[in-house]
This record gives sequence, structure tokens and C-alpha cells, in this order.
Amino acid sequence: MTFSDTLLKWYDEHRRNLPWRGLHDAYRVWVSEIILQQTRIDQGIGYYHRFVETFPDIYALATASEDEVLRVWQGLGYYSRARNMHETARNIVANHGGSFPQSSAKLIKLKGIGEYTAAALASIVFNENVPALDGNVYRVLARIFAVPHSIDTSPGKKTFRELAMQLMPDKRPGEFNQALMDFGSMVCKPVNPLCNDCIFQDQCLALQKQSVDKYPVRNIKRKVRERYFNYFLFQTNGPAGEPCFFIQKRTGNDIWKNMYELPLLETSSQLSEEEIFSNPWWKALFPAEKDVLIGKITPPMLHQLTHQRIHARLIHLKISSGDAKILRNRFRLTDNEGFNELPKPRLIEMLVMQADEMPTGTKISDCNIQT
DNA sequence: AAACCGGGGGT
DNA sequence: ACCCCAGGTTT
Repeated sequence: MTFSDTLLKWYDEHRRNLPWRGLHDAYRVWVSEIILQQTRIDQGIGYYHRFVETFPDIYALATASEDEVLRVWQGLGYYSRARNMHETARNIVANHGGSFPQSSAKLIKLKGIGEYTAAALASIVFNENVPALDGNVYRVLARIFAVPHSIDTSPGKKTFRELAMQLMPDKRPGEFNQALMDFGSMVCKPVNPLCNDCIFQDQCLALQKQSVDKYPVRNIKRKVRERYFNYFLFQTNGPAGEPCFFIQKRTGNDIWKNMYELPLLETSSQLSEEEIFSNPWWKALFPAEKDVLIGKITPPMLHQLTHQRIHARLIHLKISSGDAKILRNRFRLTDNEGFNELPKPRLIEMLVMQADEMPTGTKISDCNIQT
């Protein structure tokens, strides 16, 4: 039995039943592949159903607004995936007659589709003989063949690509790729792999060397950035007297691009209350404020991400309609219902949710704070 | 090549 | 506390 015969036999018996399995609808397979980038299947599967229900085909996605697309993506993270999908959907409708190009070489030119996704789509949907290497595949191959090369360097990746290409059967390329991934996530797991039940235990070089945990070889060490976000909840009354507050849309190439948040003062360290209200940002906002009422300033809340540790706190403020006019130039006024429909990062969702109580504080001018 | 981009779950 | 997840883009 060849490697692929052994693997495909295992796959025929043990493969998982996933919603997009067996589909040859390029759109749905594409949606599943993008959602599953750096995302566990258990977490992504609900998003997949919601996404294809909200946007049943490429035209529905192309005609939607970016806000709508990001809203469906809310809570999943790596939001550039959603922005790129939206752009690619519009590109395919505008320039490709609404159909995906049918080769990995052309697919990889689309925004948000890299080497892995192009290969996965082409092999699954168009039966192209090209290996799709994700984290699972790197791990499986690295262990069975004791590959010494690092998986996060270009030469190392090339080695794995060539190895996978040699193992690939002439038929069923898409199932071969998915079989490697299923096998990696179900048997050849990152920790506590099921080597005793493994179909490759007689040929696995890492197992023979009792060094399964040494593979795959990685070089990259991640660095975590510390950030301090001071969010302001400026509460005021709207045109009809309803409770409203100010928000803004994040721009620039930073985290949560094009998503909504509260007015933000970012600092390089934790500020005291006094320092917040003597900060140039605040003084420029309210050159001569009189009516601002301080509510509560929450203790810093830690939002732990892969590459950042965000220390966020919320400053509750009640402002007069006069002061609100000053803010309208820089921020957008919304009520709770309006804000609910806008895409926002998890952190903002949490902050606003626990900020339901109205501020009952004192005027800044009574606080003995130098402003 | 290295940095950047979320959030969650497993151990 | 640390690792990893059906990776990709930007610098």
C-alpha cells in the first residue's frame, strides 16, 4: 500500500461529516476555507452556517455593505478575512462573470487567498493535483518523515511542498488533502497524539526516535505588545430625548480596522484619573468644559490577544446637549439599537454591556483636577 | 524575513 | 502559562 492508499482508506472510515464536505460549490468551499483559517472547526462551524445563510451566493456577498459582512464576522477575529472576502466577491462579480477562476495559480491572485487556500479550493472543487499545507499537514509530514526543516521559513516550506507533492495520488487530490488534515487533527494531534492507534506507527520516524514532540520544527517566537485603551462613554440625550452615546469607526492599518468603538485615548502606560483629564487629548476635546459629569472609571480590564495585551477601561461621563454639540464634529451619535447593528470587537461589546448604569458622579470642576 | 492581525479552547 | 487553530498581508 502506498502512503496515499493507507491514508485514504483511513479517511473513508473516519472522516468527519462537515457541512461543506462533498460540495463542489466553489463559493461555499471558499467560505469554509476562509473561516477556518487559524480557527478551530468547532468555533467556525456556527459562523459558516450564519454566513452562507446571510449571504447565500457570491452576488449576495458582493452587494452587501462592508458593515454587514463584518457584523456577521463579529467575534471571530482576524477581521481582514471578512474585508478581503468582501473585496474578492466584488472583484469576481465585476471581473470574472461571478465565477471563481478554476486553477490554484489564478485563485492565489485573489485578495485573502494565499498558497494554502488556493490549493485547497483548486483540489477540492476543481480536482487540481496540488497539495494544501496547513498546520495539520506540516505536523503529520514532519513527524512521519522526521523533517528537520523549520515550517516557518521559505526553504522549509518548499521542502514540505515537494514532499507532499510526491505523496499525492493521481486521483482524489481534494480528498487526499482533507484526509491529511483530518488525520492531523484527530490522530496526529499537537499534544497527546494517538500514536498507539496510528496507521503509520510502523513507519513514523519521529515515533521510532521517541521524539514525536520535537516535530514540527518552528523558529518563530511571538512578541506581545502592551497597549492601554481609555474608552469614553459620553452619554447624552438624543433628538427625541432618548439615551445616546458617541462612537467612532477605526481607520488605518491597526487592529479592528473599519470596526466601531467608543471614543478612544490610547496611551503608552496606565494613566491616573488626574492624568486622563489633564491629557492634551482631553483638553483639546473640551477646551472649557463645565457640564461634564464624571461617572465611574472602571479598573483596567485585560483583553488578551495573541499579539497584544490590551488594558482597557471605561470612563463613564454624562454630558449636556451643549457639550454634545462639540463632540458631533469628531464622533457619531448613536442609541443602543443603532449600535447593536454595527460591527464591533469583542472588547467593545463587553465594555458597553457592563456599562448599563447611568453615571451618578460629580462635576469635573468639583473634582479638584487640573484641567 | 519579520511583523502584524483575534479570539477561543485545550493541556 | 503556554500552545495552537483548514493562514494571509504588509513592511
